[in-house]
Amino acid sequence: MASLLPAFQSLPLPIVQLSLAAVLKCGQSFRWAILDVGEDTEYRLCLRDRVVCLRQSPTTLFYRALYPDPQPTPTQKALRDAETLVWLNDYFQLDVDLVGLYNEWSTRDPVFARMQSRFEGIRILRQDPWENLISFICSSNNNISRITKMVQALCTEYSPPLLTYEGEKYHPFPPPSVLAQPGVSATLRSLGFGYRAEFINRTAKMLADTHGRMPLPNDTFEASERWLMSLRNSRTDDAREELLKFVGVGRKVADCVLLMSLDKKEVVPVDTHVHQIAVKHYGLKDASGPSGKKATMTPKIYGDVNTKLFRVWGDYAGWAHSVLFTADLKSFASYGLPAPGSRTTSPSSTKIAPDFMPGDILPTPPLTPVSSLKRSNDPVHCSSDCQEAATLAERVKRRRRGA
DNA sequence: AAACTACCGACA
DNA sequence: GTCGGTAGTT
Repeated sequence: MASLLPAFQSLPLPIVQLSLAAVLKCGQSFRWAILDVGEDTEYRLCLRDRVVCLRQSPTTLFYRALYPDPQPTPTQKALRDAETLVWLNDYFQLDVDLVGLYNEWSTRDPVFARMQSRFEGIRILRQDPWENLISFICSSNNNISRITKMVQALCTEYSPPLLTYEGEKYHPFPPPSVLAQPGVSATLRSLGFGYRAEFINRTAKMLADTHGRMPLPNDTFEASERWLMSLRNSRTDDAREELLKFVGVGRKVADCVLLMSLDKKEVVPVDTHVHQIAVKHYGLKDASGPSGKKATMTPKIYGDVNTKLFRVWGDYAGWAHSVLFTADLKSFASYGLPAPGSRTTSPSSTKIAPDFMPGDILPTPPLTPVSSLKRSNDPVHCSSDCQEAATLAERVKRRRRGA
């Protein structure tokens, strides 16, 4: 790496605060290119105006940006490199002390305490809401491997390459106005999107029609994208209600967007997999029938799981959930069982023997007061509303049908 | 309100 | 047949 060092800037950052290997392929973002570079791995993400490149050592994050022609002058480059650093801090939410959170969760939760050391550096990304929304509309009934291919295909089809580097073209994520065009759903279907093609086209059109499809002056984002970002300042329930208006967005997808791009750190998205974790490790009642059939996810079950995990982990429950979720993916992989949602080709997935076995049931720890953490002035999440929030999804959808 | 079905494609 | 959901219907 030493020979490449001049091209990279370095940022001191212990791996316990951020593990790129874990975070960038655990199903949060589906757009990072992962390259093997000798002994090392490089991660690249194409933004609207630059490609961000990352590498990591145990103590340091190395970063640089590629720019489209014309290449910036040395002065301009210095300025833009500074912007990249600002972006990194924002995207990885580096002002949030992950080690402090791990300690907090360990105090509250014996299950977490027993496995935390094996899964360090797993944090929630602060993603672009528009990209996040479309990506997770793709995620229904789907796995990480295929979602990644679909998102890649969508970018290649609908946005021109920003630049070419080492023979590889880098496409940004297309804006809403582009995906709102007629005919997009047919094209996406031909690209293998299935029934999600219509969801994406209709959601893009609805968003652009309702909140503006013009590019904002002096801005790389369109008006509707800025509107989505403004939901970061809304209360969780209000933001969720807005998201549920879109086609192809149910409770789970909405919660993923709330957690991963709208700053709603307490939100725990519940799928069948998370449900299983809650049953196996947190003593949630197993609603699956005596026939052993898998229980379908109902609003009630969703709310029960949500409430339980919020009580266990507290204000950053959504963040804790991602650690357990990622850990469980790897646990399954180590058993040689199909890892739910894992890439079919994951050469770098380390075989890790979990020190807890599926089936362990631990008592729920007593509810301890939430210690004051950073960003405590955010809109407050009302934990008692978890159950009601579960049925809210139904209400919103019903209202749309009736109207 | 809860339960059922269809949907696209990959996988066992 | 299963599955990292959602929409539409009863």
